[in-house]
Amino acid sequence: MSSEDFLRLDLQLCFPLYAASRAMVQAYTPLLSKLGLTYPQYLVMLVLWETDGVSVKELGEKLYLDSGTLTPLLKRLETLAFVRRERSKEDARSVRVSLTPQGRALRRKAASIPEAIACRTGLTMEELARLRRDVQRLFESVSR
Amino acid sequence: MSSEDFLRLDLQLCFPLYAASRAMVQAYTPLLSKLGLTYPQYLVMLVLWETDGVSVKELGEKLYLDSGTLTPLLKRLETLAFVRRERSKEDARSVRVSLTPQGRALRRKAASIPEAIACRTGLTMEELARLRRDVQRLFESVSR
DNA sequence: GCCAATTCAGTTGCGCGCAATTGAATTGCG
DNA sequence: CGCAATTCAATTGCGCGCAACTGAATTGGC
Repeated sequence: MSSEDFLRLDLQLCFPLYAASRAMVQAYTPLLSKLGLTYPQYLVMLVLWETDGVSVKELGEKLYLDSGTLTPLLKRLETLAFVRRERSKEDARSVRVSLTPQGRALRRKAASIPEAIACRTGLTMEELARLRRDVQRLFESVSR
Repeated sequence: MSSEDFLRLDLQLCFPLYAASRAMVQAYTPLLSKLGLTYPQYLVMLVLWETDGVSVKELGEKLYLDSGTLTPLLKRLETLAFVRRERSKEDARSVRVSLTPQGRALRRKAASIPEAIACRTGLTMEELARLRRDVQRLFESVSR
């Protein structure tokens, strides 16, 4: 097997990962569109539901996204009235993002989504947990 | 554990998948930029290196991408002189994509990439193969 | 206290992805 | 044959991702 054989599409890891990631996002899409959210917007809401009032920097660290992605996304969430954005009093470079009452209320509507998605995977909770752990390890290896 | 607990970011499968997919593409990026390619363009080249002269439809079936993504991408590959696009004689609705000599020559320059990426994952060949299979199965479950 | 270095969010530009639509070509049914 | 339904690629519009850069605010060394 020569080094060029490794160029075969069916032998690559990245391509299935890329295809699976997009397919999972597509599975979320009809559920999220009922809430008026895209998948990346949903990720931001997940963070805020856990920890309200984070800075753009902290959001970026949790989601591995930069301000070039987050700033316009957060502006859209603000237009939707799910979040507020305000310059920090202590450090005027920083912007704090916090939930509006509507943003907080959205959490209950989103509560059924994770289980619906888990079903779509056809995996048991144990298989899901193992795959998540393996993919997380891969991420950690690759992202440095 | 209530249904809202499943909204925790660290319990989701999709988010690690999404992060890992992007991190892997980022690992490819410096290697591919030497060839003048983006990752999706590289995927198209992988298909053409295996099967030259496929239609846009066939490319889409192999890569799970539609004409809205492929048409402009292929135009860019054409501008780079790696592929040619021409209406099929037999069926004028279809467009056949084929490699130019430069496109074919690029394969040798790309030959070292898969191994370099495999190293970055920190996984053995067996672990890589197993993860690829698991992710592929996930994709098949979710994408219907 | 000063000022260079750093840290923030924001902006610009570009290439995807993808839904929705268009228009041309082909197919298939009566 | 005739024409409606289908199949193609292309287009439009929008929301990411991300590299590169900007400008304002803060920090740290002296």
